[in-house]
Parts: sequence; structure tokens; C-alpha cells
Amino acid sequence: MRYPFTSIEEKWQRRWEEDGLYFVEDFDARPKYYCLEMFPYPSGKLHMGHVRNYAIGDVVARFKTMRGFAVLHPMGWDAFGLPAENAAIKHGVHPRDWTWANIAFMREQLKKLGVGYDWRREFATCHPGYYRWTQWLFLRFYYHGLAYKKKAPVNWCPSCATVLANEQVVAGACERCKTPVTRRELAQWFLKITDYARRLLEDIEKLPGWPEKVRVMQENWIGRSEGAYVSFPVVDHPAEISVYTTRPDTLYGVTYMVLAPEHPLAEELTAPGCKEAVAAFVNRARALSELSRTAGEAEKEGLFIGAYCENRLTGERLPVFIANYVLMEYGTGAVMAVPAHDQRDFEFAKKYNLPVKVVIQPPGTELDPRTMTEAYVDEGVMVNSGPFSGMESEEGKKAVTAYLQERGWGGHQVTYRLRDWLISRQRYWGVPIPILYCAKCGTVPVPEEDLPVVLPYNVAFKPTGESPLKDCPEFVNATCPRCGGPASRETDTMDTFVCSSWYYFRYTSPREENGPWDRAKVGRWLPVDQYIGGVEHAILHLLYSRFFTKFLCDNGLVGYDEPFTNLLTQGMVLKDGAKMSKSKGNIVSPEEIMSKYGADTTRLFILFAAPPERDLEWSDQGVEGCARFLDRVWRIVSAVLPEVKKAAPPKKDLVGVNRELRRLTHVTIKKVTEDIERFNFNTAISAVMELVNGIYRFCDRVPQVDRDPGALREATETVAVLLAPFAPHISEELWERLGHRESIHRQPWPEYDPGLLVEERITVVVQINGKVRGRIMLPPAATPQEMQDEALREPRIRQLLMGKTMSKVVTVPGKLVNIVVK
RNA sequence: GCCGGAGUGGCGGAAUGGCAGACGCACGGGACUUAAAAUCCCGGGGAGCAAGGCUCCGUGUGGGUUCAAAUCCCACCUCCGGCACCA
Repeated sequence: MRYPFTSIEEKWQRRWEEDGLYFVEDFDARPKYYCLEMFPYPSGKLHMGHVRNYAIGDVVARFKTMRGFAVLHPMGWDAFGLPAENAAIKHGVHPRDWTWANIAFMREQLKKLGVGYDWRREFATCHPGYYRWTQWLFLRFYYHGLAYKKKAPVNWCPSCATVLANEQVVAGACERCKTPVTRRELAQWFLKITDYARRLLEDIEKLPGWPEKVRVMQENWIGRSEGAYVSFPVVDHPAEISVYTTRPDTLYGVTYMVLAPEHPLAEELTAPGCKEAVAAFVNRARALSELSRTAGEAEKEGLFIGAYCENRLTGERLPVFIANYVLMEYGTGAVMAVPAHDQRDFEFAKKYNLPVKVVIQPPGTELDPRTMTEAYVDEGVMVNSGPFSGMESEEGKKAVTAYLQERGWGGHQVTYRLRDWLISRQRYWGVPIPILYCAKCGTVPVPEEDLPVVLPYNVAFKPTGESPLKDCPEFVNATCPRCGGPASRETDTMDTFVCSSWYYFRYTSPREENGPWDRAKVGRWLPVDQYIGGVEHAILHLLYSRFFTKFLCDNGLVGYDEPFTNLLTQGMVLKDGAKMSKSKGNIVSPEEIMSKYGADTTRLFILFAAPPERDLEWSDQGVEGCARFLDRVWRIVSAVLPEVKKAAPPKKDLVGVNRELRRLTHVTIKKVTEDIERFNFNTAISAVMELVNGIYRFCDRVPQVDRDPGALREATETVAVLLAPFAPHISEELWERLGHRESIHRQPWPEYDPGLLVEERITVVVQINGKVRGRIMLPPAATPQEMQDEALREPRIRQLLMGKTMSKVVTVPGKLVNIVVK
């Protein structure tokens, strides 16, 4: 028989809401704790990944509340984005109506899950009251020169009909729809995140509370490298080609130069006879998708453009090529090719029969260009390098760089892989970029007092590759705030990651009208003490948010330069070993599970089945087991209720089974407390299960006259309290039935009594040569000598030691005795 | 290729130098029942034997350190994730 979860859950959800149980005031005497889960995109319904995310967050929030913290635990909606617009195109629903309907539905689902949010703080990023401040922040970036428009080759997703940020391109394809990305030359808005590359990298050290995995991913993404820039004068032309290299020690081994096809000098330097071929090559390379140009096995292709430049160190003339393997976006868009010591250059040189010149000799062997099958890319001793010959690579790098610097031919340089963040999107359902274009005044920012630039409701949704706002005259046509003349509005909207880069500040003062947030409230709550979400945001959202926070800190808008002190990245929810997805048809819907088993069982299973960081394999039988456990709790509490309801506190001097029950209770409190602190929810729950099993055994074996009702009451109430963060409804109901008036979620977390943890007698293992050969019972305080003596008195041990020589005895107090014999 | 993480019963997982397999699932036995379900209690790593208690083997593989290794060190294998022509 199943306990009546439906009525219990409804009853308490209603009661909690009426009582405002989860409201938290901004200022009270308790220490603060900000617990935040990544807010969802309102796609329609919650999926199991959401359930996992919010169940984990709720355990943390409830636990910290019971431990005496003022816990800020809010929820909101990352509500702009493409799916809304795609739904509009497909089903003829307006993105706004679609989004708000989804929000209403998902809010109810979260409430049914029993998550304890302060719903007064809810907001959606698509509300003008919120995006007004997104625009305001954009203008702060703009005024500091960190928001700029430039024409550049950008990633274009033909299916989404919009441009994408670098971070949104995964293996050359759109991270949303997996369509291969193409390149387009477009004028687009960027945020200058590269200005913060150094600090974003260095400050990763300030994040010991983040998973190593995420920190490494960010480090790799930012991609710092140290080297030199070197300029090469072009022969018979005033221009110089500047390159970036991490191996200035190989400068004497350069045998040719390569420009990216998009390089500004490529066309200019092309000899008259080569014009046509070069133009054709450049066009071909430009049209190629990022995928085919960069993914693995793409054959290196290039073309001599008929120009030469000079290596100032050797005086050699070097032919200039354009080639598909050089990227315009990195370094200077040009490289010096050293085939002997760079694998890419080596492959290119072999294909086009270019000379290979060895300038680094590895220790022990001698390289011969004629017999080399691959480049030697490691360090060694410089050879054929003029005055630098004989130097070690490491020393040579410094010496060559210094030499270049003295002569003005180059110098030391640090380069990052990180590129500026492209935030323009040619889509309707996003924050309008608050910029005007005036024929007289040029680019003019919308004055702050005119914000928000409101997204018009009546537009036509066609995926044309241009923003639907372009066809909306009442939006486009505006007046220039500088000269009063006619102006047109920017019609691109912002990447939704802009909206989510600052939402965690807004929860502190969600209706603030005088600024994006109330400074004092942000000071009270930030930084986020515990952030919880999927690892898929390891780079995108988390890097952008760090960038925003640093910028805001520099401008005195917040007092911290890192937003998230501790980060927990949860694993995926799998079914049959694969991520749940529509296409695989292996989706388990939270609605179905919750109506069949209730929210408490659903939460309990998802927390019990695996530790939070690890992937979780869904198991219907596992859910069944958790339901059974809660039934078991329900039954035992109901059964002992008459016995314990009026019981006095447990007597101090209990012995035997009653004391044993108290010991188990306190051991469990200790274990559950420590496990929750370490996010080991699965073992915390198993400890509660053991306590419940212990109560059952106690009731099964100890006649009622011999039971101490106080000890039994303590055990029973402890089960309810320890379960409260995991299964908030059933524990609240049991708490009430046990005679309490105040919510269980307002109770202080129980303390264990260390004096009750000790056993009267413990089992000590006796080993001979590390193998268990016997067990002895001893008081826990037995000294090593007593342990050893007792072990040696054991008949079986004596028998096994017969005729052997004891060479050593190792004792671990409270644990074991190991006798080493020869 | 580089960087991370993981590998333990039939399954999810526990143990971070000290009794491997907690807890749960599945399975088996018992009690209750006319019976079944539910429930409650008990039992389950493998192999061997002179079998009811003992021996041996056992945490991906092979070596090492240690009185003692799932745990620490070295080499390798497999799976998962991230990055990947970044000069």
C-alpha cells in the first residue's frame, strides 16, 4: 500500500505558499547563503535534467536554512531565444505568448516538485523590466569601448539563419541544431572579452571551489601562448608581413611564408600574373565551411602569390603563399613556415616541394632533411643559426626575441586563443541592441532615459536571414537623439547569453527601477555561494558571466570580480546508457513519474541513484525502491506514533538495545550531516535507510515493555528531520503527526552527541601477514598492548602461530591487529 | 594527437592506506494468507574441499612500494567528455 502522497503534497504546497515559508528578507541577523541553480529556458516542460538540477539545489538550500543561514534561493526564466521564434514560424504562435505560456506551465511543475523558492523574486529575461537593464549594461560596455561593431568573417548557421559566437560552434557545427556552420562577411556587434583574457585566465586560480574539469576547460578555451612577433619586409614593396610564432628559436629555419586567404595583404601583394588564380583560391576558401576547413583530415592547400619577403636574420628571400591551414583569426593571420620543426609546415613543404632546413638538433641524434618523415617539434640545440648556434631552444627563444627587439624587427608577445564575443543575432526574439544609425551623426547609442527599446509585438516571422525587425517600420524609424533628424534602429538583437550573464545579480532586487540592482542588496547576497548546473555551460555561460562580473567590478557596480564561489556540475540523466532525447525515444517524463509516485519519491530516487557530478542511469525499478522506502518510513512512524507521541526525552543512562538505538540515531546524524556538506546525497540517503532499518529491527526484536519511548521518539523524529531536505512533503506531514506545530523546514538541523557514538564493545580484526584470521571483541578504548595481548590469547590465532616466529605486530586502535610472522 | 574523468558482484553504487561489495535494485529462502499480491524476517562475489567451516582467488591489465593497496607509484588497455591545422 502506498502512502497518500498526492493529498500530502498538495496540502503542504498550499500551506507553504500561504505561509510564505520560503520567503527570505534581504537583511537579517543570520549569515547569508546564496544558493543558485542555472535558470531554465522555458522550452515547454521540465525534463529530468531540470528535476535533477533543482532537486540538488533544493537539498542544499533547505539544509543551509536548517543550519541557520539566511538562504537566497530564487528562480527565473532565460526566456529569449530561438525555439520561441521557431515555434512561431512552425505553429503560428507569437514567441511572446508561447514563452509566457511555457513559463506558466513550468512554474507549476516546479511548485509540484516542492522546490522551496522565494517566488516573489521571479523574473523573465524577456520582460521589458529586465531587458531594459540588459540594454543599459550594453551601453556601459559601449561607453567603455568594449562593445563595438566590425565587419568580419563570422560563423553563420544556415538552419538557424543567424550568426553564432565562437563558443556556440562545436566541431564546426551549430551547437543547437548541428548544422555545419558556414562563413559570412558581416558587420556585427562584439563585446571585447579579449581585453579580459589575462584576468579571466589568471583568476581561475581564485576558484578552488570549481571542479578541476571546468577550470581546465576554461584555461584551454582562453588558450594563452607565449612567443614573439616578427616582421618580414616584402621585397620590392613597402609593406611588411608580421607573424606570430612560439618558436623564435627556429627563425633561421624559415623557408617560406604563408598568409591566411582573408589576409588584407594577400590581394595587394599578388603579382599581376597570379591575380586570377589567387582570387579563385580565396573565393573557394572563403565559401568553405569552418568544418571542412578545420576538421582534422582536410588536405593542406596553398598557392604561391608571386611575392617574396626577406628574412632579416639570414638575408634569405622567402616565397609568400596563401594557404587554407592558416587562420585569419589567430595571431596576425600570417605565419613563418619552418618545415623542419612544425608538422603542418612539414606536410605543406613536402606537398609543394619546398626546402626543409634543420635548425634544431635533438639530443643524441642528427636530423637529416632528406630522411625526415615528420617534423621535429621538440626542443634541442640550435644549429645553422648564425650567432645563436649552440644555444638550447629555451635560451635561444629569449636571445632571438631580445635581438629582434633591439633592432625593432619584433618582440615578445603573449597571444590568446580567445576571440571577441559576437553578440548580434539576426532574429526577433531577443533584446534589441540599443543603437541608432543617423545619416548625420553616425552610430548613436540610445540615451539611457529612453530605455527600454521595446520589442514590437506585431512582426512577421520568416526565417530569411535578416531580422524580422527590419520589416517593421514603426520599430526601425526613429529620431536621432543628437540632431533630431531621422535615424534607423539597429535591428539585430543580442545573443541570449548576454541576458544570462547578469541575472544572478537581479534576484537580489528583481523590481528595482533605478538601476539594474540595488547595490546594498547585491552587497548582502553576492557572490553566489553555491552554483549548480550542467557542465555544458562550462565555457559559454560561465565564462561570459565571469567577464561581466569583472567588468562590473571595474566600474564599481559590484564589489566582487568572481560571481560564483563554488560550482557543482551535475551529470546527465541517461536511459539505457544514452542521454534522453526525442530522437532516441528514451525520454522519461517527470510529469508521469511524479503523478505515479509523487514528488518526494522522484526527488529521492534522482538523488539516491548516483552522486550529483556523475551521470545517472534512470531505472524504473530504482524509483519503485525509493517509493517502497518512503512507504516503509510512513508505516513505521504510523506504527510507533501512539507509543512515542507523548514520550519524554530519552533517559541519559540507557543501556543495551535502547542505548544501541540512540547510538545509531546519532551516528546517522553525523553521517548525513557530513555527507550533505560534501554533496554525497546518495550515501546520506542510504544512512537514513539504515536508521529506518534499525528502527524496524528494534521494534521487531525488543518487546514494548523494554523499549525506552524517548529513544524511539528521538530515532523517529530524526528520520523525519534528516529526510526533510530530500523529501520535504512526507517529512513535513510526519512531523506534524508527531505533534509539532512549526514547520519541519524551520527546525534547526540536529546535532549529534559525541558521547553517544561510542560502542560498548567493538570488533577488532586479527590478521596474520595481512590476512584476516580472527575477530576479537574489545572495549573501544583498549590500548595497543591490550589489543595485542587479547589477540594472542585467541585460541585460533595461537594455533596458527604455532612454530612461527613473530617478527612484528602492528596495531591500529579500534580497528585491527596485524601479526607479521616468518 | 593533447587535456580531463572513469573502470569494483547480475545491475545502480559504497569504501581514498586497515574486515572489499554499505544502501538500493534484481534474485533465493522463511513467516503471514485458502491462495496470490503487499508486508515483515533472513540469505546472496567466485572457486575448491577431507563441505556447515576452512583454504585459495577476486576492485580493467602487468609490475612496484607497504605489516597492510580498490585506495599510493610506474607502464599499459578500454570507455566517456572537452579541445583539436591556434603557428
